[in-house]
Amino acid sequence: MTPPSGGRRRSDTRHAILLTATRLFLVRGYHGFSFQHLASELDLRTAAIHYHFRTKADLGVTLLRRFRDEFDWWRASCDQLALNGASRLERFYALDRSYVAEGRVCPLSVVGVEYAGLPAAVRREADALLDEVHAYLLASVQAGRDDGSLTVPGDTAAIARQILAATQGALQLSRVQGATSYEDVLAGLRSLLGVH
Amino acid sequence: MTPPSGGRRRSDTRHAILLTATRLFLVRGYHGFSFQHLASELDLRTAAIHYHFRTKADLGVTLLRRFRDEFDWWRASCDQLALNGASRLERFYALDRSYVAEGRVCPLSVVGVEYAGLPAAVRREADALLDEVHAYLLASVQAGRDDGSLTVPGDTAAIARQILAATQGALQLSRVQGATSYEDVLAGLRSLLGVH
DNA sequence: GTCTATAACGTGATAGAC
DNA sequence: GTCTATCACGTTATAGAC
Repeated sequence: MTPPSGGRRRSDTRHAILLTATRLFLVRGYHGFSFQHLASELDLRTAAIHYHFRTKADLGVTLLRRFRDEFDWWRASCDQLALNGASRLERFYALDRSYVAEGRVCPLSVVGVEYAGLPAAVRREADALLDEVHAYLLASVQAGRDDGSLTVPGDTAAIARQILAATQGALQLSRVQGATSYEDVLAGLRSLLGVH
Repeated sequence: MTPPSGGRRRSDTRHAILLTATRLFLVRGYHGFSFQHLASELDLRTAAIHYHFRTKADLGVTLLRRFRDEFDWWRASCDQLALNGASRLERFYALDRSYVAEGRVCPLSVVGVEYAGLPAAVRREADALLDEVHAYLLASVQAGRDDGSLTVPGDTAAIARQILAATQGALQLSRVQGATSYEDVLAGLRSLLGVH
């Protein structure tokens, strides 16, 4: 689930900051956590964090870039399996579901809500992540049609958006309503896609 | 679209604060706006806002209660029309779509993302709003089955959640990807529901 | 290279003037 | 009843010690 941390990491403190920041970002949003929250959890001074990340926007950019790297790694390992379209989607749901289990929302949800208030650099990273996820779904729908595992009519890009919207919305709901609501949404989605 | 403001309003300033706060809340999230943002937009001192709303949490509660009142009013006026189930859903989409047009997300989305970081009183209001919206959708799906305007199998509550998840996710996406993505999602939803 | 002390600023809140 | 002056604190950021 987590990508290999390519060789020795830059710094343990930096890594610890990123781990905690990731969690707080997904649970409380970008504006919902501060350097002070990080510092107190990690038993550091806030200024120590500024050494590793010049500004909070820098930290935000790094967080999103990591999500993107993780997704790239996940997608690559997924491509190697040579799955059919429907299975590719199921793997995506499983990835999403891992957020549910931890009471988080997916980074794209956070960004979707806070978008207008985010630093421009953070927004740009978010856009890039969204593009990548969309591309994965698009390729999966296309593949599913070609290999016959999906029998849904209509524009491929539109269908990819439907999948993304449904899973994003489901993640949000599940946070307030509990994990079963996520599965309910998936059931509807599978039916829509004509999964065999 | 906006409910009648039942008689003379308490105070113009108070009303102006609520209008601006509503917009900022929907565009930037609860933690994404401050009394200072409000004050500078309205040419007030921040303390003036504290007169009308004792704390920020109070303001948040009032905001959500107003969303709920608005929704109640909307639902009542909707009930009077004696629409069939499918039309009731279409009206709901139209309500949602009005958010898209203004680059907002629905209050439920905001809450979904920031949930853990919100003051408890605000969370309670959010839960109540979610319950009401869910109840409306549930009744609509039930009605649609009875009157034959919807032909979707499965548990009614699960279907209501699917609708909510899809529309919530669509709102979010549309903010980053543009308004057409919202319509794409609706198309899929109608197909899933077997709208006649 | 890493972190501490400290500053500068933004934020929510109070007391009191009008 | 309404708002201004001011406060205490939290938040981000800098300069400099080790």
